[in-house]
Amino acid sequence: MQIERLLRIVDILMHKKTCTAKELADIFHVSTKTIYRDMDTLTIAQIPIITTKGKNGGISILEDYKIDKSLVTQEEQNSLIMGLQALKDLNYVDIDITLTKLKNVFNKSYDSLIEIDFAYWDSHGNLQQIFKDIKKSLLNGQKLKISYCDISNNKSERIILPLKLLFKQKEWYLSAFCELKNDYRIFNILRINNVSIINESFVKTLYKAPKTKLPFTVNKGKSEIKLLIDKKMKDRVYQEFEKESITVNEDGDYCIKYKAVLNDWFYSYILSYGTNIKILEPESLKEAIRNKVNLLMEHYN
DNA sequence: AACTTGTCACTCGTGTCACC
DNA sequence: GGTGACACGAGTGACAAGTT
Repeated sequence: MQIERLLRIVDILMHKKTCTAKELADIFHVSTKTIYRDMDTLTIAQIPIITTKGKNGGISILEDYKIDKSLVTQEEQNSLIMGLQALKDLNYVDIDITLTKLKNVFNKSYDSLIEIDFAYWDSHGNLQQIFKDIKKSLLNGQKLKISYCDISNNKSERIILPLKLLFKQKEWYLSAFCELKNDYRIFNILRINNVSIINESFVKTLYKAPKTKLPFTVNKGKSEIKLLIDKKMKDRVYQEFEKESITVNEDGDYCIKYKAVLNDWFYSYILSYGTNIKILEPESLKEAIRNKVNLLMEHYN
């Protein structure tokens, strides 16, 4: 009888800010003295009961207590909420209600702590749409038709069964089963030029992509690059390159050593630094940029 | 004034044990 | 198995004191 009352008191205090002993006594048809004795018992049981004397006083439970000490640790609460938040960002159906409930139970607000957007900061409308379609097909288990351009610049039309989005080495990839190759493939999102959802679904559980080993293509076709970047570009340098590939020269300029695929996208990237960059290696990259600049100049002759 | 805290004496219900 | 004595915890009421 006492145990049952104690449990109900804890439950009441968790949902109500403050309750007087008189109110609790009325609920359980016992005297206030009995309620105060119950409070002693709960305190001995390490439930953080707070009593406030005087007008507007009463009995309450420590705000942070809620469920954390008995069932879920602080860290587990954070993981749970953030995991659900990530699912919400993926437009996962019905997650909103669950998320709101848990936030209330844990008495937490994570609204501004994490936001997942799969597109790039300044991505154009087409890329946004590609991500949108990929997300949709992933959730609904629908096939996709894509136009893909591989690292050797070979263009192809493929029907793929999307399985997983991957973020590796600052780039997004899509793990999928490719009907053209009749095998599992990983596609660099930036190389997907066009995408359309096919009204044909598949059972995701029947397809298990092999463990992701990204070096498979990441370094394929890449060349060693050595760049000298003006110190004025500090923000971009630290944002766009791995720390390990940056060396600061005595004059403050940055020497960058890393591997990249020499293609049109990369040439445009180099040109985006304007006169704040010098190519030290390789010679083929210097030559390619010279050609680009010459072509550009022809437009203004 | 409205509330909590602490003490004391008391009743009530329940479990245990010895006895018939 | 039924009964009575006893111990013990839960609950009560009254009161004074302290706090806001």
